Amino acid sequence: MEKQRTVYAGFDPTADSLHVGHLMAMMILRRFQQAGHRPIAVVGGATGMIGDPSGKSEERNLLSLDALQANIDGMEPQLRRFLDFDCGPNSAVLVNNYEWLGRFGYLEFLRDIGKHVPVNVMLAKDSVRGRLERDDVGLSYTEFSYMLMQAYDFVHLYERFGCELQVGGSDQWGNITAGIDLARRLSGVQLYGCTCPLLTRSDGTKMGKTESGAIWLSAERTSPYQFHQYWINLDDADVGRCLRFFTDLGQEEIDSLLAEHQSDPGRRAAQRRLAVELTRMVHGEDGLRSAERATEVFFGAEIRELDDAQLAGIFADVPSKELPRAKLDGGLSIIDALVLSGLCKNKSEARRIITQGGAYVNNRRMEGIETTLDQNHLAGETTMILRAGKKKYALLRFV
RNA sequence: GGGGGGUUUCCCGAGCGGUCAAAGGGGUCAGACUGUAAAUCUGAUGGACAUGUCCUUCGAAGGUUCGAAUCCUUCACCCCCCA
Repeated sequence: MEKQRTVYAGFDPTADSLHVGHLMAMMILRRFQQAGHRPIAVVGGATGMIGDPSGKSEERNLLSLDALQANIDGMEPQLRRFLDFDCGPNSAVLVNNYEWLGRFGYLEFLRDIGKHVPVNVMLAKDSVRGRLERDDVGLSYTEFSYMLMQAYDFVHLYERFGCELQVGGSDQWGNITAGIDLARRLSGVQLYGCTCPLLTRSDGTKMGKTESGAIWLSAERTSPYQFHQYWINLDDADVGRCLRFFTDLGQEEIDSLLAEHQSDPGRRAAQRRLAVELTRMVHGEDGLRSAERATEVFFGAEIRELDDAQLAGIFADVPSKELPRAKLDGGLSIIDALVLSGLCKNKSEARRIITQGGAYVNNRRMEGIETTLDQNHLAGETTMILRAGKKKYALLRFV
């Protein structure tokens, strides 16, 4: 593409933060921008009110206008980290489709848009067929109409910005082609679509999903440390693809990283670099630093010589419990400490953990269920760091 | 309407009067080995105090018995077959 083009991707505001599943679309827009083209990020203030049935097995709950706006407000700064909104002619553009869809009257929409879309085409879309074939869930007229709105978005963006290309995950194929068809019927122009496969991990699970939920881009939902850890722990088989898709590193650099990883997998140079690049991109230098500092402590030796303030920063994610200082005076049994901290749900479990060698105070293994804790076990002025197993931490603060 | 089968600890699933807190598998948790991985191996897996006892648990409620997850009665739910 020698001349500057305009390309768009849509983001539905279903939550107040984007997550790892949105990285692909954002990176594609970013690449286009780096190549001199103009990206448009559309947040679906209107479509989000309806709910996209694509890839969804069940009818969605409707969100209130206020909730949608709050979600959009949360997503916007995240998009800004990936796209440059102030760089001259190819500055990124952020628009909300409520601007144009919200104004439509029902009759007007039916006459101007609906008239040009054959129902048999709509029915043939995978997103619709999949839902109709199931007999345990239905598909409301509302969700059925979703694709018309997204189709019109494309037409609108073409008219207003000259946008000719829409990108998205492969689940968006039906919606994108609906837009292309609509543009052709309405004004005879040829628009284009491009989808990328939904990234799955080698174990078949969706990228960015863990047992405990999605990996979010907002620090409130997923701390920089947890975000960083997600990439550190990524399977070897997935790390190459992620480096290519999600970082700005060049092909040569990625190849050499992978070669390095190949020759010494134990160092996980590739995962570490991926974690660094992505954490910096999403959380900035400060976020990256705090994640790395926490990593050092979490996977380091015995914790000592740190003050409460440092500990509070490093263990920001870790649940903590305040206890009266007096508890320590007579000595606090390690069993009680584990239960009080919430690491163990009862004393039997605490005994088990200790007996099996999984109980740590300040990263130092505690042997024997008779152990009692006192002032000497504090890591800071008032803080004691308990750990059950490899990675499960809790703080006790004696005030 | 008639007949039969089922409901067990997080899940699946054995147990069919005492030796049952209940086999086995899965999951989960811990440990070892590792690369904060995978695979593998070991151990743990109702609770309370304590290393042995007590308390709660086998759909629900009653009953028989020295003693029941196991037998009987009623109820609830599920499945199958014949009408």
